[in-house]
Amino acid sequence: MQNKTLSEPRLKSTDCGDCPIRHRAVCARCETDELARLEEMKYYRSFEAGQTVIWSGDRMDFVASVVTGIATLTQTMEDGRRQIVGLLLPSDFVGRPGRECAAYDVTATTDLVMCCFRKKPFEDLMLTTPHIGQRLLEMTLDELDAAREWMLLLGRKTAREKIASLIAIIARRHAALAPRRETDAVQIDLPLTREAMSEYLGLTLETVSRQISALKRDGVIVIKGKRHVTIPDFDRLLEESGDDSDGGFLV
Amino acid sequence: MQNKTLSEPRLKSTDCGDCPIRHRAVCARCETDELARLEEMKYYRSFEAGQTVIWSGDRMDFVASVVTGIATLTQTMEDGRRQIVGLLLPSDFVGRPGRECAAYDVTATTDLVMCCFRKKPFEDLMLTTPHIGQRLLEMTLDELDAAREWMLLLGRKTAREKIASLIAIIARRHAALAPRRETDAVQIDLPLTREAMSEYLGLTLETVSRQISALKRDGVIVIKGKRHVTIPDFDRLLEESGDDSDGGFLV
DNA sequence: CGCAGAATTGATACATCTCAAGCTGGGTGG
DNA sequence: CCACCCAGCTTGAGATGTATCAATTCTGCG
Repeated sequence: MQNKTLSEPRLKSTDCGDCPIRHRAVCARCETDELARLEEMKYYRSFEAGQTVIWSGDRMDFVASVVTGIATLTQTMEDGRRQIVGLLLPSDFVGRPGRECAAYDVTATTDLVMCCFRKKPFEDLMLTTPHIGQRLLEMTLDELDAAREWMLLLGRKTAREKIASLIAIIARRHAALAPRRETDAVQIDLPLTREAMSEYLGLTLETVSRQISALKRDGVIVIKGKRHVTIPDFDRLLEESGDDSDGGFLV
Repeated sequence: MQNKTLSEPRLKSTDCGDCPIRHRAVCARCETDELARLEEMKYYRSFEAGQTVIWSGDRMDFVASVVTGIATLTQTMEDGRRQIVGLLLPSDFVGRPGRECAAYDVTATTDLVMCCFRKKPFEDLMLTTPHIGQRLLEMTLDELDAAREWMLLLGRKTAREKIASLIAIIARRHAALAPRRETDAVQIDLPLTREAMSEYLGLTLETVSRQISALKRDGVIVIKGKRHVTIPDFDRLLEESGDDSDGGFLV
């Protein structure tokens, strides 16, 4: 579990120069003067694990970047069926310039810090400087690719393949942030409950639980506690996921 | 394969001023001078229904807009399972600036005309003029919303709801292009075979066929021939689709 | 220590898939 | 002009994967 030790603002500094996502977020390409203008319109907000950040339909007067922690985008049907349509990791962007209201529920699944920009000034800045729009386009295209990969998972993969794919994706993203020696077994903490996993994968939580047990029984993964997963053989996991074995990214 | 490109395009004119998608495509915001530069780098290609436009992994030396006709984006697993991850209608954009190779198969499902731009000049133009990038961002955000709506469909809807949703979406898009009197029953021609529908909806073609028959039996739709669909009561169809009944777009 | 939320496990139901057979309508050649 | 053909589609019967309903069993925490 992500510990909720800190009740104060969880950042050492609010200076963009010290920001952990400075080089990956929507501001990645900004020059010093652009950064200064962003700095004027920004403010931080913190949320505890489980809190709702935004309700679908809410009026949005800001857009934001995830600084630390993890959040989900969820869509809900009238009868309560829910589907997670996006996982927001540090540096991911929330909100849509030009849109009045939120289209999805945003929920913190771990403690979360967001860097928010007042919407109107942000939109104005986008008009006068190209770097933000360029970076946002790039990030949106990446998200679109991720969404399409998820469509393949939801439409065509078996429950077992879905679980293996989710673990592989979390492990890969984890590795991208904290690179490890090639030889070690990969270890991760699942940032989602079984229920959240089921909402992401289009399954029930019972099926998620059963398939995790099955992968464990078959030696594909090793579980310690509820959330800690060791992957002794990453290629084996990829085979189980149904994806191309050569872990190549999209070309 | 793509060598079968038809020699003569089926357009009356190759002048951007006469273009049917001039106001909706990636060039929508361009000024006359920008349009002139685009005109220099553009060329048309035509495809027959069923032809593959692009193979996943192909080197891409162009990006393009669909001018007339319909195409699909498809992702394929090693064992042959297929998922359509996008439907390309007139004005939709194909290709990703900055990317070398195609990520998906693109297939013409009807006769198709595309307006292609040589990639390098297009990328250069994007750097020097903001209007193309702005419009592309807007279009990409719309596609991302559509992809997320589809994730809900794939993950949570029943086969019957999936079919109803697909018909509703095609009808809505059709209505957007050719507005009709409110009182008339909506009529459309399905631009997809049963197999393509199954690949879009994450079903088998037999299930698609059975559910279409069921909706017909229940009077939700009226079928004439294989492709022609009449919708006597659009609200009824929306109920069956599981979506919010007030056909409101995303807010 | 004991409680509550989270997770596991079991038994059964059911939606969709799979395999198989037959239909339909538009095009073609005799 | 008709008979035939064949891709696309429909329908049927049975198999199967996942959902549903219902207990338990963990695990972390006050």
